[in-house]
Amino acid sequence: MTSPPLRLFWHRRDLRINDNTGLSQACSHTPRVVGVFCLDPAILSRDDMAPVRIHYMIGSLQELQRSYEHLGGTLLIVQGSPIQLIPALAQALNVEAVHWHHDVEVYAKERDRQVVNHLQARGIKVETCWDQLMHSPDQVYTQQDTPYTVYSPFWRKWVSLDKPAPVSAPTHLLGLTADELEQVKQLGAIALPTAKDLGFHWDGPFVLEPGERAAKNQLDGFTAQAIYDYGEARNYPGQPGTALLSPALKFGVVGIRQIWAASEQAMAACNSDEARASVQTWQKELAWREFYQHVMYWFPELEAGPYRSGFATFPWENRLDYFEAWCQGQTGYPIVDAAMRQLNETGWMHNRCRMIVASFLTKDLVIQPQWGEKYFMQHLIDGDVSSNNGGWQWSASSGMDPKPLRIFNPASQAQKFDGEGEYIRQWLPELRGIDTADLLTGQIPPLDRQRCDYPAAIVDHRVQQQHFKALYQRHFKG
DNA sequence: CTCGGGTTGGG
DNA sequence: CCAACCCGA
Repeated sequence: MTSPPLRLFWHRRDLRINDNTGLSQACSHTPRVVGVFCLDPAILSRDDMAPVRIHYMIGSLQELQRSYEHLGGTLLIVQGSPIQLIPALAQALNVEAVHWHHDVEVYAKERDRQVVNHLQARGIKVETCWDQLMHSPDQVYTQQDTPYTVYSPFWRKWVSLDKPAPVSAPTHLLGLTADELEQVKQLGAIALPTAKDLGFHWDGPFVLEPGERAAKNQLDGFTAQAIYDYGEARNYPGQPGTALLSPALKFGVVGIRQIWAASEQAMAACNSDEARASVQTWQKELAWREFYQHVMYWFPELEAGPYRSGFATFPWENRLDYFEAWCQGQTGYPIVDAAMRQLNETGWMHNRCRMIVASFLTKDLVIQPQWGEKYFMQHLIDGDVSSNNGGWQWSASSGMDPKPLRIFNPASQAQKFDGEGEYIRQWLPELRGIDTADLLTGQIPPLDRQRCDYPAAIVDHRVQQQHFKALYQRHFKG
């Protein structure tokens, strides 16, 4: 009695069964598709890992492993370099092919190139495809066949393309035999460790529970209701107006085609122009994610530093005491500090606030954006290289095309988007008794600051804004 | 080649 | 009403 041929599906940023392009392709060849996830020390030991993100990843893997088991299959966990382990597993199991999805990041592209080489050297077939984007980087070009570097024309092109439908999930799988399981244990297959086992400690809450089921529930809930008010509600950090799907998107716990289909369904159910505009605003956010992944793919130098060459030599002042105050939420600017405390306590920050604190770090504190970018990666549950880098380059005005300097005024931002001080009071409980007007402007009387043990403003926004503009003029024009 | 236009802003 | 210069058609 012989088993059907075996294929490996290597999970990376696609921790799900449903709407999984490569997994479905593998399953079209054989019912014996075995999943594998590799705990790569080169990634886990990076100094920009966030414990909360590892917890989310491990939780999602737990559910994925159970899903494989329910379908009759196997999800293997290995720990070590995938460059050695994936080919070794594939060879030992005598697989017909190894499947995985393309990625846009520098490290992933190089790692994958090496895995391909090792597999091909052993005569093992490699089948890869795109999955984490609606449209891969080679599908969205200008009329001159170049990649876009500006969002708006990108969006117009991107939205005009035919959208792929969700992919159906396997209904049953065949796992490894007892002999094969024994064999892979020799090669280093292990039981899924906890995040704590890996040295990551997180006792805080989850903005989104790990796993495919929670992500699907979140998507269903959002597209049934909040999406219709998204255009307006998304601006207020004190209100639950956003989808909270970023961790799921980071780890591919939900499929992008499924998300798009849900948004289109919501669009079809709209009964007002405002609702339709809201749904489209959310779809534009999905396109921002794709835009940033595309530019990361085509311009990998973005990951290392500013795209605008002049910014590489910008005279950042990089004061460590200012940076520390920013990290700890002790700048004396309530909206900035509230946002940083939200990040530190929950591993998530509202996007409006991400822009406020990024503007404050770069323009008011004159600290290079890379420091903030890294701090975000060290704390964000959804920390994604492309989105995070794109956001920071936008805030620092160092991205693809020159823009007017946008210097956010913390007081007007707070007044516009946290008018009742609700968000500030939630994350700065020591300031709950302060007058709302003072909370928003940040002009808290010195005696009140002392009583609340809240720091005086470390810089003066009006002064720093002038200072930055002068530095900018001198550097780029002078 | 010209020309419209540019995420969410500030004063 | 100033952003401020270049992308993209």
